[in-house]
Amino acid sequence: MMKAPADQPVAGLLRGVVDCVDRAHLEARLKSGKPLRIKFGVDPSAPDIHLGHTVPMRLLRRWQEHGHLPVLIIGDYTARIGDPTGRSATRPQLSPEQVDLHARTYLDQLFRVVDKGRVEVRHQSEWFSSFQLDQVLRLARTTTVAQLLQRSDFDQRMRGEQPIGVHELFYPLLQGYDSVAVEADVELGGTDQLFNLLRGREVQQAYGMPPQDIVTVPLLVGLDGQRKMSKSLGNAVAVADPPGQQFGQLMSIPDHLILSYLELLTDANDAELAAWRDGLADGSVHPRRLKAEMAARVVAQFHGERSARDASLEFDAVFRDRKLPTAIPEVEVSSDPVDLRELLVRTGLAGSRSEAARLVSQGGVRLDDTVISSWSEPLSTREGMVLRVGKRRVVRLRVH
RNA sequence: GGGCGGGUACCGAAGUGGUCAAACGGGGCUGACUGUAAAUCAGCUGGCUACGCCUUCAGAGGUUCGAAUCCUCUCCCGCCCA
Repeated sequence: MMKAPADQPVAGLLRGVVDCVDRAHLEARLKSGKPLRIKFGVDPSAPDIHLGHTVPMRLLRRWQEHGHLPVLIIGDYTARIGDPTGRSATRPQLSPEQVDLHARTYLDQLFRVVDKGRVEVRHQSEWFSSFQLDQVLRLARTTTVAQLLQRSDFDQRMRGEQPIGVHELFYPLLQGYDSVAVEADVELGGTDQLFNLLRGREVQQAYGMPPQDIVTVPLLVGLDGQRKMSKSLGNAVAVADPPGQQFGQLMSIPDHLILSYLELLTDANDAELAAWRDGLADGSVHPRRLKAEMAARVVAQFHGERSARDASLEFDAVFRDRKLPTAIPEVEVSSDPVDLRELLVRTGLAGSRSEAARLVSQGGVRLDDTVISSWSEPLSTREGMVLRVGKRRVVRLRVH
C-alpha cells in the first residue's frame, strides 16, 4: 500500500527517533512530499546482523513505504578500518575478499527487513578506489584533530593509554564523504553514530553541498540487560539464528527489557504498548506471558508464524516441563563399554575429560533421565540412549 | 631519538624467588529454586594414563635446589619530552 508521501503524517517517520538534526528542516522537507534519499551505512566487517541492527532497518522500511529511497552504503573501505565507535581497541583489518563476502551475506539478511526492490546499493569503493592523495588531503582539511578527538571513545582511549591508529581518525571522514558521493538528504544511524553523522554534515558543506539531516534511533539493549546488543559482547540474537535459539535467547532477557523489545522490534502500536505497560504495572499482565508473546512476534518476522509457534511450544516443553527436545542430535558410538567421561567428550557434551568429571560430580549428567554421579565403572551403551548435560545439551546415542 | 610505565588464564585485574594452576571481579558451566536460557543462592571454571604428573604468566636464553616473580637480549603497547 503505497501512498504519496504528502499524505502521510510526518510523525510516523520520526516515531521512536532519538536525535533529529535539523528537525524543523527535515519536517518541512517531508511535508513537501519530495522523495528523499536516506543514507544508511552497512558495515560488512562482521557478516552476522543481529536484532540491534534491525532497529534502524525497520525505520528504513517505514520510510520506504512512504516513498523515500534508502541508499545503502556498503562500507567496503571503512570496514577495513573498523568503526572505532564505542571501541576500546583498534580493530583488526579485513581483506577486500572478506569484506566482499561479508557484504553479500549482510545484504541477504538486511533484505529480510528492508524491501529489496526499492533501494539503491552503493559501494564506497566506487569513489574511494580511485581516490588520489590530493583528494585525501582535501578531505582531511575539512576537519581538525581537536574535532575528531572530541569523541568520548577516543578521549577514553587516550586517557586509558590505549592506542589510536591514525587510520581510525579517518573513519568519520570517509563516512562523511559518502554523503557527498551519494548526495544524501538524510542519514540514519544508531545513537552511537551521532558523531559520525554530524561529521557528514560538515563534510558535505565543505564540499559546497547542503548538509544532510540526520536521524538516530535507540540502541537495543542486549540480552544481558546492560550493554548495547553486540556480537562481540556475546549478548546478541542473530537474525540468521534458528527460531528455537532466537526464542530461547529472547526469553532470557531481564523483564525490564520486555517493553523496549516490543517497541523496537515489533509492529506493536502505541495503544498496545500502553496497555501492556499498564498491565505489567498492575499485575494483570504476566511478565513471562508477555515475554513469550514478544519472542514469538520477533521470531515470526524472520521465520514465519508457524516456526515461531513451534519454537514457543518447544521452549515450554523443554524448559518448563523438562521434557526432551523433539529434535535431538544423534551421535554414533561403539557398543564397547566406555568410561563415562570419555563418552561425554566423544559426544561433544564436554570439552575435556576434566570438564566431564566436574559435570558428573556436580550431578549435571543424566542418562535416560537418571542422574549418573560416578564414572567408576565403564558404561555399556544401548541404541537410542539419551545422554544429557544440564538442560540444554542433549544427544541420542546411535550404537554400531 | 631520550625518559618513564606496561605485556598474567576467555576478558579485566592482583601477585615481584618457594605455601602459584596463580587472589579478586566479569563471563561461562552445573545444581537448588522458579514464571524462563530471568532474578536469587551454592559449587565449579588449564590438561592428563589423576591422592600424582604435565603445560601455562609476551618470546628466547640465563642465574638458582627452586622463577610469573632476578638478569640479558628480542618483539609489542602506552605516556611524557624532542
